[in-house]
Amino acid sequence: MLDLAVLGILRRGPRHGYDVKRQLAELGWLRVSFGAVYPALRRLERRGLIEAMHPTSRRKAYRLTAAGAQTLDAMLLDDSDEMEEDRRFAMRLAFLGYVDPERRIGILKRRRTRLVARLAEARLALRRAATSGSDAYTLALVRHNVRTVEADVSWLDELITLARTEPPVSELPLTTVLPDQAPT
Amino acid sequence: MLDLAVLGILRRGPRHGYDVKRQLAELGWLRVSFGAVYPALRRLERRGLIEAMHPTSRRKAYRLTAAGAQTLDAMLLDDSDEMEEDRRFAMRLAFLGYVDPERRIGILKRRRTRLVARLAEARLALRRAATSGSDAYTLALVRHNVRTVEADVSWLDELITLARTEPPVSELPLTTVLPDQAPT
DNA sequence: TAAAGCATGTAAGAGGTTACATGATTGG
DNA sequence: CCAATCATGTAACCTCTTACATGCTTTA
Repeated sequence: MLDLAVLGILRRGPRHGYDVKRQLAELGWLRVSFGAVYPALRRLERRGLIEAMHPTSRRKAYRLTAAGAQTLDAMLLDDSDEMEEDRRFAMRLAFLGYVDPERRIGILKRRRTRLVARLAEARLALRRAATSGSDAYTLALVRHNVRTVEADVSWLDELITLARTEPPVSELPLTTVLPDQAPT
Repeated sequence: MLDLAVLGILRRGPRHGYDVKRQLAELGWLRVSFGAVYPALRRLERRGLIEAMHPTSRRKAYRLTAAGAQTLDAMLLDDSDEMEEDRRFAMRLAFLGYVDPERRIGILKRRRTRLVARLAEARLALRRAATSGSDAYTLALVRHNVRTVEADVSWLDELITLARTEPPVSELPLTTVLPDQAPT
């Protein structure tokens, strides 16, 4: 998941590690520690998905390679999440602008299907908790769970109609000119 | 977090590992694998927080010890979550009925304070995203984040008024008779 | 009597955190 | 010039997953 996040951030332009972590935190997507960020950058570099640029000052900026951009595309299309479903989807949504416009609705719809399934589970859990005489707090928790998933589904419906009407977001050029200097 | 969940489930009565995992999943609290559950049980047993009962058939049921009940109490009162805040709070809320009624409101209020702080962060992130011209999907994500936290805060307010009015939930006897047989 | 589900367990590894070490740069 | 912040990195550890091994019990 960190890998996806890093590739997504670097898709917008070169960044150094400290900056990647900060941007992730500022947008409230992922609060990772440096002990995760720096190893991730080295890992991605070894796999050839990103490359280090001539260090300006002491900062070591990385930029996405062509292979990295391809891998990012594949990651954005890959729905087969089981673990951390919600956070992973949030990640993918944040970078959905980089996905081929034709495929965006498909991603959103598959997410909707999964949420609807979870809604059924949550409602089942609610019925079970209600009949088996759970205490007020357990009940409140399960009920809130149902409401949250319901809200998520209708939000997704908004997103789907938005994806249908909205013209594709203008994309940054990737293979053309990327500044060799990291932005301050 | 698994430890808290296991102790909380066992607080209701003896269970064997397979059953603990199932109950956690049925309530939609925590989807852990057996590879986590069984080691957790052995760990808790070594620490003297739970004890194995004479195995009925092939099932190895565990029951909470007095030390375990004490530790559970301490865990329920411990607010100092940094990691996995939401899931941990959901856990604590599910077992809030086992907490001294006087202290329940305190727990809920501290949670509220934290949520309000997060709401401020989320709104800041939204302003940043709106002014810096992020694409529609990033914006939708951040906006949804704000709405979700808002909904959580008002839900907490409901819970707080509920905790004020509600008479304390009847608690299961712990130190008295616990059946030596695990329920089927 | 075979398949499906129940039940317990282990080993390897993924993917993080915390704590630590180190040092440059900037602002008051 | 001192503190705060910027910046990179490593090592030990934690918690959980996946994959595997093993065998009992119920049901069609």
